[in-house]
Amino acid sequence: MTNTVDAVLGVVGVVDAVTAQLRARILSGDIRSGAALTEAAVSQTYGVARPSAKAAIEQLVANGLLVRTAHRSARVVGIDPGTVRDVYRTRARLESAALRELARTATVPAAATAANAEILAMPAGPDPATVDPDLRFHTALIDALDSERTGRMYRSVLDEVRLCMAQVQGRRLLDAAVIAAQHADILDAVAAGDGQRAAELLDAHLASAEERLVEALGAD
Amino acid sequence: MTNTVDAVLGVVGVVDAVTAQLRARILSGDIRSGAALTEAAVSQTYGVARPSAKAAIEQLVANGLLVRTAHRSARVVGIDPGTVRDVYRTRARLESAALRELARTATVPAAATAANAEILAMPAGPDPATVDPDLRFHTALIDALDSERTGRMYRSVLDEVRLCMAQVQGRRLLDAAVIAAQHADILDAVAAGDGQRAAELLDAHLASAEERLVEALGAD
DNA sequence: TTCGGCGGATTGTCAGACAAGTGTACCGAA
DNA sequence: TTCGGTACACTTGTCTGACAATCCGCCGAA
Repeated sequence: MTNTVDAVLGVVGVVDAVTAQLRARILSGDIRSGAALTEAAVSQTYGVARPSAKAAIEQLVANGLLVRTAHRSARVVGIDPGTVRDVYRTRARLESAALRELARTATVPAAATAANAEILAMPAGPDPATVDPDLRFHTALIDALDSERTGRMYRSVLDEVRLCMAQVQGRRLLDAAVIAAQHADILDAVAAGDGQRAAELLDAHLASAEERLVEALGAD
Repeated sequence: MTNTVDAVLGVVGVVDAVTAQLRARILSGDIRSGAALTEAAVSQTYGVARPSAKAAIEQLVANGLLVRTAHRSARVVGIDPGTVRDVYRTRARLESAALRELARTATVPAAATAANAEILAMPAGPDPATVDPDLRFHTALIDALDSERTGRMYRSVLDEVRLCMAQVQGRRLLDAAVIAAQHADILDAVAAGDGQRAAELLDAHLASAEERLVEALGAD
């Protein structure tokens, strides 16, 4: 766990560095789901002592990116349809709650508008590059609440969302134009102060994404 | 991190045992807020090696019960009004989302009804014993969603709620009869399928509790 | 075929050590 | 007296090395 001051200066300990490296490799799909990560292997790969490797692995386990049973190697979590559903329903709960609050004051986060503009500027059709601004759009909704704890929670499920996406390697992505349109509708509802409608649109938006992911997963 | 199988058998490692002990002592108010917890002290108190004590402390830091800056002792988090507000707003988001979902199918969790019956059976007036069934009532709402991730998140904020309550040592508690009545109203709205009303009642319920906590805190 | 035992692999826990950083108390100078 | 700098104690970060406990797969025997 790194504190704010050190984070700003970019100063991190060995374990945090290893954790960040592993996280990036897992989320990018470099380390495939189900692959075993032994403490010894991590220790050797990054040239750190085993206790440090152990600590890094434990952080990722706490983050839900790895699973481990006693005396067994840690493995990258396998994403099954049940997991996808749970992840998406959980994020939907947080995001729709956020929308209702924002609608109460008709507050449209500027960061969300900006992120959606990026999506809209892309060529129509499925494109892996839409993933990043898409996630930024949704994150902006949560960040607008300015709640440390809600933000922490959301980010933890978002890691799993990224993992889901790495799992299906960008196949069957949604059309950029469709995504942008749905986002715009949501923001319109917020601007109109209609929290109920915004929440419903969001639920539909996420439900369709969830469905695509589940069906892409079933194709394996 | 203990797996399910071991948890059922009550088999836990040293670090988990220490973590549980410390957590209990912190949440019960035995270790006052702001108190320093050095690795050496924990190690000596429970007769474990320093790495084990370190791991236990790190788990509690990840849980948000302790805070630590590099090369400084870990300390029990100080609860200020801002923290209370953030904790209560975060739990309100999760719980109201749960109520809307339950109302959609007019599902009233049996565990919630049971917990509220316990509160109702107590003598009227403030009573520290109401805290436990009260928390069980709210937890029952989340558990009814049957979502692993949402449950995990909720439990993590609930730990902080307990910490808040330990901080004010049960002063200025709400009247048991009032609490039970508000809970009953919420469940009625759910049974009627009126998610909007249930969410509003819950928000008011939690907002008043939050207010009491903040004002009790300010009295120090 | 099924059961029990054996060995390799991996983690859990410990002891001990050194480096590095933080806060504080002390002391000298203005 | 007050301010500034320095030395020290305390604590954490990390490493090395080690042993016990446990789990897995494999093999042989009934």
